Amino acid sequence: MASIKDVAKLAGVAASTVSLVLNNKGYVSETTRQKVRKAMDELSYVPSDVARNLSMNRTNTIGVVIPSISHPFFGELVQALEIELFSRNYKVMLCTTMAKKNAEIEFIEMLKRKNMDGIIMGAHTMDTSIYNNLNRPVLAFDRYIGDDIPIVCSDHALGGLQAAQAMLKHNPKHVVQIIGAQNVATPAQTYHEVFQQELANHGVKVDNYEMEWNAFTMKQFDDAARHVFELYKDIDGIFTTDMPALRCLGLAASCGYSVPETLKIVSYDGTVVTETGAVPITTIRQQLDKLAELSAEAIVAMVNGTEMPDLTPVPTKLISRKTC
Amino acid sequence: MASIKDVAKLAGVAASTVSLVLNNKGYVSETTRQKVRKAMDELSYVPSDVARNLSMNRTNTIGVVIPSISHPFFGELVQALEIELFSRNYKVMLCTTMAKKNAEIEFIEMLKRKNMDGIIMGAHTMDTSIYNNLNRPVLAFDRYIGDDIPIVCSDHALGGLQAAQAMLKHNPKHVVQIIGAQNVATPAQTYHEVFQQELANHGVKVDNYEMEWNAFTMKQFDDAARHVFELYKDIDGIFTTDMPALRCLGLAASCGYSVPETLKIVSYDGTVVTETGAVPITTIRQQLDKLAELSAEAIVAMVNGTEMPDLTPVPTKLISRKTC
DNA sequence: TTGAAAGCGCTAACAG
DNA sequence: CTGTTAGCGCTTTCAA
Repeated sequence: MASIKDVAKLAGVAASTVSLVLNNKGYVSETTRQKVRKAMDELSYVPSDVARNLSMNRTNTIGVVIPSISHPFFGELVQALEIELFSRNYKVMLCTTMAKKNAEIEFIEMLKRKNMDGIIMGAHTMDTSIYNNLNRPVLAFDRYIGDDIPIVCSDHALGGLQAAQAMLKHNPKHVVQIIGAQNVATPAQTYHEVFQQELANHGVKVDNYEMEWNAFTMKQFDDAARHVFELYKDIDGIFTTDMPALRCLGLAASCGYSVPETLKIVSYDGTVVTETGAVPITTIRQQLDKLAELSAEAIVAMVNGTEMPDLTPVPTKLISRKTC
Repeated sequence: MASIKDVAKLAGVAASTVSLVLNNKGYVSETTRQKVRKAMDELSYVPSDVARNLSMNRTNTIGVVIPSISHPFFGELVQALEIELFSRNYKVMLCTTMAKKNAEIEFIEMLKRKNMDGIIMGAHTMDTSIYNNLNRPVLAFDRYIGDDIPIVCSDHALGGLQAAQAMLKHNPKHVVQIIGAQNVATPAQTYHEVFQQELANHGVKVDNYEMEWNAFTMKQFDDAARHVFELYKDIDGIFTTDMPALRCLGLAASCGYSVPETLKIVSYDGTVVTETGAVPITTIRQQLDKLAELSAEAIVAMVNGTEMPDLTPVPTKLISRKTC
């Protein structure tokens, strides 16, 4: 691996000059520029980012913290984020917290060790205090982490309303929401609150079934769906996120329901799994592409100290399909 | 951010000594060790990996190249890989190639710039020559990249056979396979070949429908499914990967088929999307956890020059569900 | 058992 | 316009 010195020597100039042409900085005469370029070619020189990072105290790397990348929602999110950040000249370093103990704390340390420029925090967090004396920009993705930590999220109030309206069209009597653990503070709770309120306003009975914390496995979704069907015999509507919705749909027939005739299902998130499958699901879609773009813009602005984009919640969209 | 010098100064020792206790190397008296530890605590010192990397010419980072992280197969793969590598003290740097032009070449350069220790290549590759004079260990995930590049993959011959046997139980007359573009060399082609051969041996007519290169979007799966139903009116069986299988299932009813009565579907891969949904799909499951573990072991061995694990293809598993 | 010093490959003043 | 010099924070001989 040729270094900048090798290039300098071959071109007959100083290393600093090579650095200048490398970064298109300062004034370099066309002739030396040519010489340097040629030397680079001949040595097939590739500059070392790690040396550069050390010297500049900057890595152009953003840590992205999520519970699990195999969950469709986060898969689609990270896919979009990676593209948005890549186009802004940032790399993402993934950190998956679900299957690790102390993942949060370990990751905070890693953030410092690796000298990442910033972090996008999309994992469930119980103890948010660790983010306070962290010396780097933190962007919260759909979480409340601290008072002065900016948040990117969907307009969940709208989402809840859209779901309620879709449901109300069919005059349900008793609907249940399968919701995440209530001890983690996330803007996403809003949609369930709004949904419940709106249905209550129309005299519809609503029950909430609470899943455990960090529920992201098939088994957990499956259990939730089964319990709901056991607990509430007379329901005619279910509102929950994509994966448990899918399980409810799968189990409905064997539990004596037919969708959408006697049971309406609307899901929240609208990932790709809702549109594949035998029965496509009516869903409230979060615009992950927009959310990702906004997140990328925001974190880059925070890193560079430039002006922040408008962080108004991104509208959700009702997508009517076969289940409601 | 306190540096090693700060710690050294506070502890009243030399930086090199701090380095020794940091890495549990050499002989350091218990008393100085204590002093150093204390100083670290007081300064809440976090060592810089980038300095360390520069000095050691090693980053403990593996590049993972895949077409798209939002595709369930790769989502599950990367999830498992990240965990396996993390437990071996490696970080993964994701590179998603599908939505970028020249992604492969750019990534190779990045690999060098970032000085990654090795790469796991799971993306479709047309030009494999770029990997030849790459000075770092490369592990191919389910691809043929070069003669001397080790491959981790499933036992696709077994997979094809299992699929064929599942299908043959129902005495099909005419089945179609939806397959990937044939101009990329992957071990995965084997299962379609074996499947076809096995069915042919039993006098079953098999047609192949070829998707375009790098087909990973819903629209592409949808198109494929529609075309198949248009092109072949008399089919009673479909064999393809999870996502197109899901689309076929979704479209079947409106095309006059009922699954599994008049149309059998078996999918390949067995990602989570096959078990969610209204009708769970009979599938040939690739054991992604084993594949990931093997990959992690192998790439780490390559990086360290230690003995390679046995790279025998990993058995697939037939999972019988509702579609065949 | 510890410290001094050189070096990893780059950037950033600053002087000429 | 270009070269010299001094770091960035760590590891690693080599002496002492």
